Amino acid sequence: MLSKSSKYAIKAVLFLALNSNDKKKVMVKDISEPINVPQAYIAKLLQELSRQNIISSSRGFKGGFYLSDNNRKQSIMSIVNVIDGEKNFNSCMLSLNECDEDKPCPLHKSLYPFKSSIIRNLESISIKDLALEVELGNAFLPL
Amino acid sequence: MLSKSSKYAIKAVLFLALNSNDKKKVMVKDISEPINVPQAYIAKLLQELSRQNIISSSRGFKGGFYLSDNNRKQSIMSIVNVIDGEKNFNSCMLSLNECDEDKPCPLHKSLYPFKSSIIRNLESISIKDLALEVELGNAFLPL
DNA sequence: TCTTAAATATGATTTTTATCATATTTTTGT
DNA sequence: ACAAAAATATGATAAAAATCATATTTAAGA
Repeated sequence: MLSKSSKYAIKAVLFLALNSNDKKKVMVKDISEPINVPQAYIAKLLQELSRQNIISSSRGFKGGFYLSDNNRKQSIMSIVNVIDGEKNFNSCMLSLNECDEDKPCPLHKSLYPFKSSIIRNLESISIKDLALEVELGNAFLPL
Repeated sequence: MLSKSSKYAIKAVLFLALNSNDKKKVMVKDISEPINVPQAYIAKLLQELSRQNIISSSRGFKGGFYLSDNNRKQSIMSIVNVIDGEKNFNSCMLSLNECDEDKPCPLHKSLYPFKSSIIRNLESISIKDLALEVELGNAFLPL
């Protein structure tokens, strides 16, 4: 479904949504620990997210990662797309290269509607939305 | 979602459902080609499925793999469980070790219902059901 | 009973994913 | 300018998943 890397990335971005802004930057070692992901590993993911403008960063003394208001508008799916690549999700449940409504694979009819809903959800939920859920205490981001 | 191995396995079992029975066994090389999976690889998967009694086999001359009537009653999920292990699916979307209705991860509320439906579907659809769909021309199993 | 054709067991190799390590560049404060 | 502290770039290593290779066991037919 989601790769480990994508999950790590989502957790990190969510952490930044909750703990950073233009004026308050957070450095990798202060992200990796609370979300429980190896520092060097999350560093690489954050660098990639930053290069793709999903998150923001500044180097040097007093530098770190943070989310701008624009960053927060991005969807969760955009994180997944950067880390796992675009069409990891859309592919057929049985990996047939031809699978659509016209010529569906055996699992298509029963499973595609649900998978499709998951995709649309990930596309429609913004980083800000998700952070809000945590702030309201409706969801949790532990360990 | 499903590993490549699980997808291969489902395709192979479905092929057996459509092309074998107690009296008509099929050997690996005649399975691997039509489903387009490397022979040595699918052989290993079929052996595991056979050991776990998801499919049937007999060795030696005139031997091969086939599905008994009982085999056909098994669910698609049982194939996945044998190949990918039991709790690959049930795990949290963000891999938090605590994630349930009481203390849901940020993605739980919006995604779990759909994921749950997929699981229940895979559990309720039998091999026989799925093969029937292909026989009726409602679904396709190409390449 | 012997030969042949099949699955089975076992393990080696390759590829992908995850993880670790480090030298370089950039920014800020002195 | 300089020193320190941060991200960045790059690549090495480790672990897991996928793929390949082969010797062994089993069953059928002559």
